[in-house]
Amino acid sequence: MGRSFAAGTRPRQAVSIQDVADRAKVSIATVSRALNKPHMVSPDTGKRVLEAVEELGYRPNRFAQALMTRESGVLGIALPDLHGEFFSELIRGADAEARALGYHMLVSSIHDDLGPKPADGPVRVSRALGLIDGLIAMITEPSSVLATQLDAMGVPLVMIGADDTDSNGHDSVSVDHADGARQACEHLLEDAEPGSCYFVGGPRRNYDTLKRAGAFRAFFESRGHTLRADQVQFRDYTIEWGGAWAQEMIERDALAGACVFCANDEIACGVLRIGRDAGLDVPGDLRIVGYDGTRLSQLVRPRLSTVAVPVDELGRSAVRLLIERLNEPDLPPRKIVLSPSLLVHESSSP
Amino acid sequence: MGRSFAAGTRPRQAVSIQDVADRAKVSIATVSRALNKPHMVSPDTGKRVLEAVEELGYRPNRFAQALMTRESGVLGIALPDLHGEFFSELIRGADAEARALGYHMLVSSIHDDLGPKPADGPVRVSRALGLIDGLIAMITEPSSVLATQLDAMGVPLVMIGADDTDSNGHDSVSVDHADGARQACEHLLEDAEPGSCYFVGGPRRNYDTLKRAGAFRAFFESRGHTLRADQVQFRDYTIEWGGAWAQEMIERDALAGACVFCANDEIACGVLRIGRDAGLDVPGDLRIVGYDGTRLSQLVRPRLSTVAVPVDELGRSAVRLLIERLNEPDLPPRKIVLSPSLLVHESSSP
DNA sequence: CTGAAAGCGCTAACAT
DNA sequence: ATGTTAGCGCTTTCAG
Repeated sequence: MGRSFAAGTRPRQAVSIQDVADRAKVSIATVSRALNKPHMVSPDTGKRVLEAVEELGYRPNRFAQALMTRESGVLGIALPDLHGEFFSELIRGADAEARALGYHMLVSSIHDDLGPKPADGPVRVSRALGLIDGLIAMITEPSSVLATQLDAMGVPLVMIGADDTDSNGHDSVSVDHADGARQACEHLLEDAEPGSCYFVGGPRRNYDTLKRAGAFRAFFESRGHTLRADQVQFRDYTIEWGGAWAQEMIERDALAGACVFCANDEIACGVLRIGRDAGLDVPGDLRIVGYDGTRLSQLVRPRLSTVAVPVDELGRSAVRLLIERLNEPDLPPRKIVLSPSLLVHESSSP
Repeated sequence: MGRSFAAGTRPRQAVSIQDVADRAKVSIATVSRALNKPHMVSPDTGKRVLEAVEELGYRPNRFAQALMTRESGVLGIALPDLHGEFFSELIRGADAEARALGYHMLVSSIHDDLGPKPADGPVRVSRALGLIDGLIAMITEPSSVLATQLDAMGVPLVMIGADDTDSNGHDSVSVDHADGARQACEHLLEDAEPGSCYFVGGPRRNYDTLKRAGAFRAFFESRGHTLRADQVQFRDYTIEWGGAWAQEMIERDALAGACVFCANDEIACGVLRIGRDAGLDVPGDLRIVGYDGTRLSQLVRPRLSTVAVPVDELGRSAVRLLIERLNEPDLPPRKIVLSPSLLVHESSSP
């Protein structure tokens, strides 16, 4: 409307701040103020501007805004290839919190295929890096490469599940798996011999499995029991592994009477199934505790006792921490540790 | 480096295009070209510029770029509150495809709590609207409100799972549930009386359930069998509903000998459990087919026959469609229909 | 093939 | 309280 353009330059946006200014008979600065700092304009002009905005259907150009303010209102979240439910709960929690605080989540998966240049390494937020105000990254195993890369990205960073070493200097959120494991052990030992207790772990390098295994060992050792090598085993987070483990126990004639603490619910389901197939009564002949508190644990019968992890709260806390950091860049690094809680169901009742 | 600034104006970015230009002894225009249209600069200048970029660690400011080019490389995806696995697979597929094509995904959930103004309605991408190049939205039930709102947002839009009415004028991706249901019916009828076949549905307004129920009806009616009212029922997508349904069938003494097609795997698990608890042999006395092909279907015993839905491909296709649309705005609206496929396992073998 | 210059639409001093 | 103005960092004509 009445604006003129250099040759070849056309207006790209339907309605800009200038149009609003014209219509409200004020300067663009006033429009900006009316929208962003309403207390700085007179009630009357404020109203006129808002009306013009409404009538014209004006939407500020976010890029232009961001170019000035250096913030986009978008938070990145980089996750490894997670189990379905864990993934969705985490995102859901993060998204809910972000939305409530006026932010949006940009998701990105962390792949192992880190390219030659660190620039496009495991964390492929690279191209989006300039678009996000901060990043949440989940770490599942010790990996200096990854931690270093994240470090070097130059965005405010919150780590999920990272070790103290890796999260060094950054805010972090994690779950007290040592405590979760302890709860499970205490529960199992209410009615068992230390010698008949087992830990069936996931991947050997996985932080979570490591912590749970460590706590399992510590628990029994602190009670004066020396664990045999066969009492703590690792493989992966699958139902197959649980089944295979149970099968081998059966062949050694050791499954009956065992108390099994599994590193996740899937493994536990595997153990449960093979145990029952072998004619064992659960929990009569075989007691099982899983980990994570997934829906799966409540779908099987008998229902699985499990250590429930507040996954969505993990996402929420990370977002909260990150936003607080954005508002207060000089805060000392903080660390939130969430507590898991043992849910006792039929699979382990003494 | 040598730049001067108006009072109170400081450089906000570590290194800008001007710095690179200075270092490479060219103009900023040339730097821009060297980076975005390498074929337009001489090999020699190109190299000099790239070196300068490298040495200075220059990263173009994405906001400034976007302000000019009007594209951010970010695609929005708005999803309703989905079942964990569905959600994660969809996002994973979308993210993988987006990444491969140089884009990023911004997720946002669709809530029912649509506010007074359409601006912040169910699809809360509002604040991000200006940041995304296009939007993928999943529709699970007829809702003119939502469809209209999406329409009005003025971004390229691809719908997932929408009815033809709702997706009117937009690109869309969906799954041929009618065909999936048909496959299941054909399989069940291989060894059954039409009168002993049942459909146990999810929410009555849910698109997917509606289509599956419709195909179930059509299948039997086209074979001259008139369905009784009790052969098609609706409730929700839970294991409890499956259990309740089976329980009632038992009380009517009708579960033995039944062939049951469930609208999803969870319902099927419910039916399976109650059936087995009642001492029925599956598939001997009771045949069951689920839907979705979730991991859950393979975790139970006997394993569930199920109609597998290519969920990640749903995400991938949507992204592909959207990006093609961005590149070719005038393409006529396109519709991709993916085919589900029946997976026969123990729960239904004749 | 390269440079100068004109903005993209907005915010934030600085004046008034 | 409001307007003027100077950019934010980049892409893209338009002239060489």
